Amino acid sequence: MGARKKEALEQFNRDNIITAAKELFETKGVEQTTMDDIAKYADYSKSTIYVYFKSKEDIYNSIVEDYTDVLIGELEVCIQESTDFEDSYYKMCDCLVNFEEKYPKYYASLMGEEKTTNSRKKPVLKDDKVGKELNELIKGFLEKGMASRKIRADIDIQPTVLYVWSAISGIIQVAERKKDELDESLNMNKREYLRYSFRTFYESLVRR
Amino acid sequence: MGARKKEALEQFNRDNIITAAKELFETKGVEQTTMDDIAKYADYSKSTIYVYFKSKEDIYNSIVEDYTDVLIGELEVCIQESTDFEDSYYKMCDCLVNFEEKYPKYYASLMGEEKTTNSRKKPVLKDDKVGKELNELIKGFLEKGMASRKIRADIDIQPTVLYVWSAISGIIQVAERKKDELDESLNMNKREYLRYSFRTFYESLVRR
DNA sequence: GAGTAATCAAACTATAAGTACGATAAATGA
DNA sequence: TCATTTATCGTACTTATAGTTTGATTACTC
Repeated sequence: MGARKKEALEQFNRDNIITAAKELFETKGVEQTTMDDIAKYADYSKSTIYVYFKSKEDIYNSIVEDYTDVLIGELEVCIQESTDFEDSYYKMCDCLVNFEEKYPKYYASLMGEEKTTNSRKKPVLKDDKVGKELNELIKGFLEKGMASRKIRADIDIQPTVLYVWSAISGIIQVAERKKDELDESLNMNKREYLRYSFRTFYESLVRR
Repeated sequence: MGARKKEALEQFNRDNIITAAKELFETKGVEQTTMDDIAKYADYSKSTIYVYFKSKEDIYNSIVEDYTDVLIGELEVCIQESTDFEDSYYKMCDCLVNFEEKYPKYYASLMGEEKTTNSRKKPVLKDDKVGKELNELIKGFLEKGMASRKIRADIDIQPTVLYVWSAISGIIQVAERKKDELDESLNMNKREYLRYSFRTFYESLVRR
């Protein structure tokens, strides 16, 4: 078989396995899904699964990478869709919120939460795509705000990239976890609360 | 045996086990510590461990609760130590940073990160002490800032409690995880970066 | 000293990740 | 065509660890 076809076939198999695992992870949860489950559902023998992936964690990480690409794509749209800095800001926030709601587990992972190391093996370290591409993305976004003189003059773009990222992801994750308490004690739904938080946070970035 | 003494003895045993587990968790890591390890180190038989705790997770949660109390105590001091709002703010931030550096795992837990559910049993749900006591603490802190007219007039205290909490804990956690990249690409150490972030974040709260 | 409660040691169960290995089937290539 | 290689399969095995069971032992109480 030509190296060309062979590689395509390998990719096809990997994709199959990932697709199956994705579905199982989303319906049953990652921990509750066993390698036998994946093998059965993907219609491969367990041994073959281990030909394509080193471990369950390896499969999981591949999925996270996939979703990372999706998220980055969506965020890019938010930024390009509008020329107004403030508008882009809220669009990006909404985009992250939607993503978190759809894939809370993956969101947490690509935000850098501790890996699921159920494995007996050493963890598979993935090169931090998020840290690179996303960095550039947010940096571009902030530069736009700088150029349009929306952003405070004393803001230093480089550290602010991480600052914005970490604060917003913290806000989103906690909002999700505490949404019930939010409802009960503040009678404010999650969306309202997030709107308020994003608006307040925006004030730390812009001139007044 | 009197109920009085009996209860004290039970508490004594629980404490012993917790102390041993704490040490092991901190040196070997939580996942790497087995129940047999704990039993051996605490000098009880495994069966007895299970008399006092339902599961490994139960032990872990008890420890988290302990540390929660410690953290709350420390934060209280920060607030009472100074009458100045800004000063209190930075003291609290430092306090959280120190705590995170000492006990990253516990910090993540009491910040609400997903539980370590290695167990086959249903997770032990702990009543969210953090969510109550800490809430009150931060609320008091914000009220101080409100009273001294430091805080922006359009700030609504209730949701701001959660806002401040979640943003700051996000910032701290990401700073820890990305501290190497911080050093390399921004040549800024973690402390400097955090200082910058806390200062910037402060601007979202106060009048200018 | 009989009865009760706490503790123990050790074997056992269950579950799941990852491995080993021989069998089978399918593509390749002389 | 037939031999060789390659992918896949299935099954059984290994290992690790949480949690359970049991029956013995110790110690405390009345």
